[in-house]
Amino acid sequence: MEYRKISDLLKSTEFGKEVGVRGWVRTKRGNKNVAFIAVNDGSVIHTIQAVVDLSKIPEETLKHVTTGACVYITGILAQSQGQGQSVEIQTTALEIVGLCDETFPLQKKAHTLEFLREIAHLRPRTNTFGAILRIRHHMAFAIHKFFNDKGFFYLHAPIITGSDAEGAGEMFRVTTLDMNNPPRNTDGSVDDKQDFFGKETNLTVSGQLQAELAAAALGLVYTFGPTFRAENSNTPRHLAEFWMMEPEMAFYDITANMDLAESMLKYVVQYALEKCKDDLEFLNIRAIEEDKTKKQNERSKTTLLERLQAVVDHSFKRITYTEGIAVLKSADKKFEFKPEWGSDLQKEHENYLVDHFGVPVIVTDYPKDIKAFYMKLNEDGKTVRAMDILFPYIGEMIGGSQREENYDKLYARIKEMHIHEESLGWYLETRKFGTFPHSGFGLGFERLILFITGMSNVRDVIPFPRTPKNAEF
RNA sequence: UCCUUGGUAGCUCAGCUGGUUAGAGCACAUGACUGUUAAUCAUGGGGUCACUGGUUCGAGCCCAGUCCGAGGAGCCA
Repeated sequence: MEYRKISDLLKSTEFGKEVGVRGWVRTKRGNKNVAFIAVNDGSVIHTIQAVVDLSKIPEETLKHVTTGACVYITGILAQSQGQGQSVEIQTTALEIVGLCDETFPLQKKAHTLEFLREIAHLRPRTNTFGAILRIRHHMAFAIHKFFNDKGFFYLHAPIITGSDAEGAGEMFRVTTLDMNNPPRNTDGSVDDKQDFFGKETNLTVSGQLQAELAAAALGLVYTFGPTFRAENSNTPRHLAEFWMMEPEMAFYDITANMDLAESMLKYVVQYALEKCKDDLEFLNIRAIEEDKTKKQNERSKTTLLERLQAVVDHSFKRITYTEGIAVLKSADKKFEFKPEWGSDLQKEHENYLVDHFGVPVIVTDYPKDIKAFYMKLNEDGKTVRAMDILFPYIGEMIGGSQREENYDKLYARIKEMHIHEESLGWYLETRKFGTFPHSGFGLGFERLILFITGMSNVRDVIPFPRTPKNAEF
C-alpha cells in the first residue's frame, strides 16, 4: 500500500486498488451505520471522501475524527455512490495521528478574514488560504521561469544595507548595540563605529541600486526578495515586510522596459489561469459571494476570472503624465484633489484613468520633481523617463524608469535633491566606468497576488503579515 | 500620522428611548437517523458586554481616556 496525494487520487481511475491518504479532517458526517470523512492534504483545494462502515471501524476511533484532526486512512479506491464527488475511499483502516479538540478555532463555516488574521498560524488550513498560498507559489515560480527563459540572471541583493540614501522610505535599523546603554561619542550621539558593521546599517528598501551594478556586467538581471519599509502605513496595500521583484536591463530604453513589464504581467496571469484553475475557480466564487454583501454601487462589474482574462487579451493603454492630466482635467467628474500638472497623481486620479480606459494603464514621463533622483531626464528638461503601471483595484502595480546614465547629470541631480553623495560613490562609479543605457522596474509581489486572487488586503496574501504594531507568529 | 467606523458566547451577529435573570444561528456535548455533501432533527452546557474611570436610583446602551481591529487619505510597491 502506498500513501498518495489527494490531487493524484481525485484524477485516478485505479478503482479497486488499495491506497492511503494522509491529511487533516475538514468535516465528518453520517449516521449510525456509515460515516463520511472529508480529508484535505493541501495538494489541491478539494477533499477526498473516506467512507467508513461503522461495523468495521470501532466507534471509539471514529469519535476522535474531528474537524482539524490529522488522520492516516487506508482503503479501496472506488467510484462514489454519492452525488458530490466521483472518487472516494472505502476505508479499511483509520489511524488518528493528531487529535484536535473542540477548542480548534476553525469551524465548518465561513470565518471573517479579520478573524483569520488573528489566527494566522492556522489559517493556511482554510480553503481560501490554501488556494492563495498555492497560487503565491506558482506566481513566484512563473516569475523565475519568465526571466530565466528570457536569459536573465537571478541576483541576490543584500538584505542588510549600509546605504542610507536610497530614498525609498523609512528604514529598519539593524544593530547589535545594547539599546539600553549604547556606546556614545563625546557629543552624546551613538557611536556607530562600535556597532557590528562599524557603521549604521538598515534593512533594504530596494535592491535596485545593486541590480544596476550587476546589469553593468551580466546585462539582464533581476532580484526577488524581501523588502522592508518602516513607514507607518495602515492600508490594505502596504506591508512593513513585503516581497519585491526588480529586473534591471542593460541597453533597454523606456519603451523596451514597458514592453517587458507588460509581457511579464501577461505571462504570469496566463500561467495562473492554466496552472491554478481549481484554486482560481474557488476564489472566483468566493469573490462573487463577497460582492453580494456589498452595496449595489460598490459591486464589481466583472468577475475575477474575467478580469484576469482581460489582462491577457488586451494591450495596456500607454499615456504620458501630461496626457493623463489632460484626461483628468476634461473629466466629467469632481475630484477631491484638482488634477494639476506638477503634482503627483492621487489615488482617485489613478482609479479614474484605469476606469476610463478599461485596461491597465502605463503612465510615463512624470515631472522630475515628483520622482527619484536616478531617473533619466528627458530633452524637455522637465520630465523624466518614468513609467508606472496602474491596475484596476490595485493602483500602482509596477514602478520603473530608464536610468540616468550620464555622470554629470546624475551627479547634478544628487546635489539638487540634497542626497548624501558620500554613501553613493560606488553607485556613481557605474556612470564613470563604462556607463551604459539601462532600465528597470519594481513589482510589488503581494499586489500582484492581490490582483490574481481577487483578495482586497495584502495582509491576506502573505503567510504572516508584518504591519505597524503587528509582528505575531 | 490624520479622518471615519467598530469591539456583546469559541465564531457571526441582534440587543428598542438607560429599566427585571443579556438573546439567536453556527460550533461543542448527549440522543435519534441505512449514502451524507458546511448532512438533518431533538435536548443541553456556555458571557469580566475590550479596558479604566465617570454620570445615574439603575449603564451592554450616555460621557472621558486607553488599547486593539477595519475602511478612506497620505507615503509607496
